[in-house]
Amino acid sequence: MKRALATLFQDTVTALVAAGRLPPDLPAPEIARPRQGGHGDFATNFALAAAKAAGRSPRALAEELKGALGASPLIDRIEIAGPGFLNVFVARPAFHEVVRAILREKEAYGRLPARPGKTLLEFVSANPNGPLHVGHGRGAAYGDSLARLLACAGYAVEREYYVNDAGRQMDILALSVWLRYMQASGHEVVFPETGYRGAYVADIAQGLARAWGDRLERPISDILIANPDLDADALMDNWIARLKEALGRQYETVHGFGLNAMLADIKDDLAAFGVQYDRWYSERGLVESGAVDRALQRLRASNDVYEKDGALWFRASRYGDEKDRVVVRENGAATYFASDIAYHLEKCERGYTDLIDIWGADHHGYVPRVKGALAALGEDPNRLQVLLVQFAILYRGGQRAQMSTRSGDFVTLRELRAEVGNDAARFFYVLRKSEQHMDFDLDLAKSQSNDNPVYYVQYAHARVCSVFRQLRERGLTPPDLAQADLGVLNAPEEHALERTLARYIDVVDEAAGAREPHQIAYYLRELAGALHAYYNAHAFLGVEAPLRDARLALITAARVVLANGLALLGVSAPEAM
RNA sequence: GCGCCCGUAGCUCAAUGGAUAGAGCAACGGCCUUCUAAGCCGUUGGUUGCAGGUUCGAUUCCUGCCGGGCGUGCCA
Repeated sequence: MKRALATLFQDTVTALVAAGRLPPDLPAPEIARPRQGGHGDFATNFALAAAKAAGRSPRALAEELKGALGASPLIDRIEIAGPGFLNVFVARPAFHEVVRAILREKEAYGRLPARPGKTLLEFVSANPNGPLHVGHGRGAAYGDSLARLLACAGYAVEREYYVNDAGRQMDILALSVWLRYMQASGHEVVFPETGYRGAYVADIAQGLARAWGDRLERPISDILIANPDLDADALMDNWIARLKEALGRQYETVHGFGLNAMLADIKDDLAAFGVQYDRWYSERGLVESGAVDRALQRLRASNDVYEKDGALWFRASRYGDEKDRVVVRENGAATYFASDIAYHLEKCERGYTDLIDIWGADHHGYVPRVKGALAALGEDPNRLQVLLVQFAILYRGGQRAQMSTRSGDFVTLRELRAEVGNDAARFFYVLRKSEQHMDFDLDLAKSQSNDNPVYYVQYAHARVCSVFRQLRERGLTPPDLAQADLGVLNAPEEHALERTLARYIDVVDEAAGAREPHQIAYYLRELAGALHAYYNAHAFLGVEAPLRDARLALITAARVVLANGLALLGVSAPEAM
């Protein structure tokens, strides 16, 4: 509808230019939805925007444009208002056609034509060193909804989780698991402050003990050796090295046990949350395939790295970053950044034209160096779009809750799902736009989950289903909705509902383009509101057949769009509540 | 210090540079013998942090302050 109007206006302007009645190089007419009800269904500010270039007053320009517009079945009338807005009132039959299209296309309604290119969406990618917490939940809900939204809007999109299974954090997990394993078999252990202290570590350790008995035991005194010359991090590295030496090949057993346990937990958690991935991409696999070495080799060849202080540095400052960044440490180990360079290069080589990464906002300083690396490797850094998700600040009992994986003091996503349910959790998360700081009141979310707006939307869907149940209970045959004469719909609530339904396509388009699934959530609340208002104002079943059938057709269209929109958010559309 | 994000009703949040800045919750008043009251209708509530600038028009863009968050590792 919006697109058709934009085309109509553009053609008219082009014709006026060709006729010499308007100068060339005018801005394209933009079609907007007025906020105010009296301002029509659509409006354009073209006359205001083009007045200066045309050397005419906005009102005169508006008159000219209005006069030049040919007849269109879409338009009932056009008014010129305010400083020179053209307000378009859409003809009712055009709205009825939208309702018929929804009834025809059902769950496919809202899908936009395929677009060129291939998009890779990477999200969550939390280190498998602990369960997902409510912060990850926000990235999961946002990323999954965005993927569904992009797919609906015609983008070819794949979802990927980057598994950081190669780094130091995983070694710390391995050490932590081993220490809990030793404790479980009765050894005295002073558990280090810098280890992972969460209860889940002990659970993994018990599994390890069941599988391996006492075969992984080594003297604690060989591992946890105090050294006042080393700081906490260095001491941890030292203990990890001692554990690797003491366990030999068995170290991989401990490491792998922790990794697999956590990864299985994360996969299970996300799947239960309705979040699906096309691929779990292993950092270790990347390293072992030589991709990291190849990427570094290319950077060497292009003179984008240099050695200093025994380390290898990427010249990030050449590409807009604040300073150069280490890719290979003094001790010979590649940094996380080095893997990430290789990973993003691989993404390009795998043929994706658009890369979207969803990161926690605490990684924002990381964006320039990754884009810089892509530029250094000859790729267009603009192919990569990094979307930052701000922290969800947790409040519990009016107090800010600490969120630390290491201390184990955090609320897990699994706990949240159990308390408030998947639907409420997903809707709540996606109701805030991602870059907005978010206050997550756990007590409110848990104890008063009925206040969650998701039920408002779901209830609208269930109410329509209920009407049809009632229809059958009264022994009436469901009519052929496609045959209903929608021309009998005259109530203001009916027009309001039709108008809202007609917006859905544009909302999908805009939300996808802006990467903002929250627009879908807000739209659904509006649509539910229009349905509820209609429901309260009119009876659907106790009226004469032609009007009844038209009303049933309209509310069925609303139900379909509610269901389709909820599906984009990964939220269920219940038939009864 | 520097960089990024944010600041809108009592609270949580919306608003492609557009016309009278909107919802939900909270507060107050109405609506169930009739399709689910997890609903509807109405009222109250604002110097869009502050000060400038850009233009026909600024919550939106620019500059400077103020306040909050995050970052500023040879951690990830």
